[in-house]
Amino acid sequence: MNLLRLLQQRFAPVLADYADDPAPFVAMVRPAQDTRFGDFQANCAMPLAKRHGLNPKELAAKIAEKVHVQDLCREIEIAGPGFINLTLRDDLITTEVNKLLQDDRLGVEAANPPRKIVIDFSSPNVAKPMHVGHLRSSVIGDSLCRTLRFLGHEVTSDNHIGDWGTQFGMIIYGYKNFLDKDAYGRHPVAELARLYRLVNRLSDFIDARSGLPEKRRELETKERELAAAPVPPKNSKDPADKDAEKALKRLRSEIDGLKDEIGSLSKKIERVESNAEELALANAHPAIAKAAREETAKLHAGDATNLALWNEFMPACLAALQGVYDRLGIKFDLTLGESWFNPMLPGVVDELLTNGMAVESDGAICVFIPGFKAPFIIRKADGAYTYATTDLATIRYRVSELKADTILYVVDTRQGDHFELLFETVKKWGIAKVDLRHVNFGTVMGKDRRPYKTRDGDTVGLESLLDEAVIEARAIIDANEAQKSDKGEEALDDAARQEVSEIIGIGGIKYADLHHARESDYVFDWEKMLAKEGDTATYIQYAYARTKGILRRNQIDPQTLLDQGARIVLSHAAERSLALQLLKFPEALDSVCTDYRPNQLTQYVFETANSFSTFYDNCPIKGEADEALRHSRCLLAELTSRVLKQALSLLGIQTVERM
RNA sequence: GCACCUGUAGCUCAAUGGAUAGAGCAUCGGUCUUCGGAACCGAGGGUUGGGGGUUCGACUCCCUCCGGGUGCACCA
Repeated sequence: MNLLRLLQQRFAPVLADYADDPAPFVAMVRPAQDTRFGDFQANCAMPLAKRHGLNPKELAAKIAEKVHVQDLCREIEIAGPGFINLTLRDDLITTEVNKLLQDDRLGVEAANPPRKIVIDFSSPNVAKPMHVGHLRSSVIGDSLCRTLRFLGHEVTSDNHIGDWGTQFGMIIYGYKNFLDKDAYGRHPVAELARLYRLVNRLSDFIDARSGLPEKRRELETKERELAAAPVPPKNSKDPADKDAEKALKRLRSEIDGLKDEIGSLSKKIERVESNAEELALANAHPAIAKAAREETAKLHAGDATNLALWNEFMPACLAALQGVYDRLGIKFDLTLGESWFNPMLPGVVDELLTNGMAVESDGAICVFIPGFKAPFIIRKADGAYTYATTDLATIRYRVSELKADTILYVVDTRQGDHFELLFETVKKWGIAKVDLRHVNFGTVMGKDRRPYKTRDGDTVGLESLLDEAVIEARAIIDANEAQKSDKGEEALDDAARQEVSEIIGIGGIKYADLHHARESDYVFDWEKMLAKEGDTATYIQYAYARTKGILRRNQIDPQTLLDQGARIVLSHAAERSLALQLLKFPEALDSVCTDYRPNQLTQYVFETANSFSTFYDNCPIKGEADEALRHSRCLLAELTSRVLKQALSLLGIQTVERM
């Protein structure tokens, strides 16, 4: 039962008298923004009155009179310029919340008709360690996947891994030249990662060393330019002065950019120069970057040796990724990477050439989309295919083989241009009617407001991030256990504490990520993430543990109560608002899906935990003399427990009964 | 230069065109002889970057200026 939808259905026939298409006005029936306006409000009278030249308050009154909600609402009131405020009947809430106790789906109706949705997320490169940048895609994608699936859609999660890219050239080159056999025998993935980083570092070093003088000259030129530039008077209204001001500003920002670039090149040089062994390697392999690219080209051309190496590397690389996903609790239905689509690429290009969509330009094969300056390059001048080609082939596969009607790409917002071109190209191609969505998200920032990096300026490894979260969580739990040792129950043993730490630590990371609106950048802050108070996973997990504790310590089995015919009654405002909050679970899921925003669900979950805590404070069980009321409160706790657990699980966050 | 995103309380962030713009943190002040105080309740704090416009109504839509970010032909 979705209360909001029910009310909207009641308004629909009445509003149909005032508009040919009542849908947008029906949608103006919504949860009340403030409890003093009741439980729901209808805002449709004002625009409709405007349209018909009527008095909005009178129209509101007329609508209120006509709409059949007497069985649902105890009060229907006109307020302000023409708001219709609705307050639900307590007996309705009571009936519905008791139904929820018997409902495995907690009131959430299955989507009808279900859609076939492919969600493309995480998408790391194999053989390169995952880093903090993969976290958002993984966490948001997984949550959307769980939520849409729970709503009854046919969801396929697909990890479009980078398993055919240039990193393999580096690894193969490293393998052929710098392999530590013992290390490879002991831990192949770690050794491959080391080789990747080494080759990357060496070629960066060589590039930096040759490129640095040019950059320095450029900087000098710009600085001279800046020194020579006339400074216009401040706050001048003269357009010429304004232009000069702008030019100065641009020059300054170019100089800053160059300085940053030079700094990072210097760092790359320093890194290798400070290590005699690596410096020797670099000098011995001056053409390493080119050589690595050649190894990639050979692999793509089907070179037997390189292909054999690729086949040798892949299983271990995939297993390593799987290890991270196991820890994050993320499952993929498919892992179809670049290599899998590789054989389809020539066909895609041929087809687009044949149908005239693609043309040759500067040696590259491109699709030009009107309104876009940049071309969509589907084959480079050197004959290699690009990720554009792969993405096209992938869409065709998903549409024709997986029968997808919706494809979601949970990918960094910086790739927006690419997806616009991709989607336009697909539209023009006309292979199928499919809803393509770039579910974009912002960058993870450090406290310095720059992209999150380690102190040395490296990207932060994902696994070390998880480790740190778990260690911090463990410290909190140990401190807490020490404090509450006299509470009567046995203390958690070491194994239990470790398990709880894993759940709290990783839950904290996921929640912090999910509770931000996805498209804004967000600041990664350990303290806030694992804080015990406030809008955090810990607070909610704690509320959940209390729902369990209440039943455990009062030695109550909810099923037994239900079998005995106990039911929820509302005797206190806190009970009413908690019950209503629990009934709003389906609404929360709907609002997640309208724009693929998991933060709508974190908000719901926080409000629910909050509502429960208020109830917990005001409505004791232990001291309550009335047995029926005692039982009712136990059932309310039980129901809260189930809703919290389900909602958290849709966020990919686990719960514990004791913490 | 072009394009896209962004600017909300001291800080981190919310708010499908709706009422007096909300949370959390921080600050200050309350609550406990009862089920887990990792809690609850309350207060202060805002010209939603500036200025125009559309609208009965604007943080939200349009224009413009200012500030911040990102992306722009063969990386993904």
